[in-house]
Amino acid sequence: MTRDGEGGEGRRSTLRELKRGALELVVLQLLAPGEAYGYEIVSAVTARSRGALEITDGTLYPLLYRLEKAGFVATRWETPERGVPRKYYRLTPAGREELATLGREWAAFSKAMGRLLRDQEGR
Amino acid sequence: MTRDGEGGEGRRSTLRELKRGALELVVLQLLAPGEAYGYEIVSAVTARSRGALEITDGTLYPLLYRLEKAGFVATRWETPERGVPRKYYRLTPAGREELATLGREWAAFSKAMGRLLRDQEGR
DNA sequence: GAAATATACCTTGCGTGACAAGGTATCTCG
DNA sequence: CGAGATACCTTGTCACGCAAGGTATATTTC
Repeated sequence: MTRDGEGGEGRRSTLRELKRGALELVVLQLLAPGEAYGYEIVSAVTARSRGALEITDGTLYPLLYRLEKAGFVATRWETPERGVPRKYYRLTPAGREELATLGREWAAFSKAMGRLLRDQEGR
Repeated sequence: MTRDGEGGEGRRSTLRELKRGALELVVLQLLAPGEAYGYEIVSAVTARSRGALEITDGTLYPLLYRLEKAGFVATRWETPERGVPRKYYRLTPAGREELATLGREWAAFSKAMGRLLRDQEGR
């Protein structure tokens, strides 16, 4: 069994659902500096979010496929002389636009949430 | 047709998915000052989030039902002498705890996202 | 050189939840 | 009474994260 070996029954965070929408933005951001391959992205998501976001490859690959179909990322196979073939993903120009848009949307949303949570009294 | 009358085909925000997980937190927060009834909450969500979060009653009622089943809110029917009967929702002690927990989780998550988006280079 | 392990990609099935769209009941107004 | 507003509720559909499986290649171990 080459899988994680999580062991526990998986205490699901209550904000699990929230993280759905953030994932696309995070992946695009991770690809901003340059290309990366699937497994690399999986571990980068956990590392760069400092554990706030944890995914498996079963989550990532369908997402990458959607991003590719939407024209936000392009792919390239690399078969090195040593090692397993890897599929590298990189942002397209449309992908950079999407990243910028999502970044703005995230900023607005997070600001609105912060304000709402800070206010003591309603209306 | 007493419904919104949205008209357009509904330009769905790309962060639509993200808002899922936030909704429970928002509703609990809206109930913090005191009780409110369904339709009131629907419009309060849009107003208090300044449009960042928009829901319909078809979204809210199932959520309220889940919150009630989880023991986070309690309900009370009020049939006024004038007007349509309303079902009022209020936080239970467990609901207040949940609100505090979700608030902390949101803060951590939003902080992690901000940091990730701010960083220029990855690894 | 076979077996075991690691790396890497991909697919299927399930459960959850937002949303549109429909429905019901009550009240007000002309 | 008919029209519209208010308010609650339910059903069906779709998207998506995730667990759990699978495949293929490369490396290590005996």
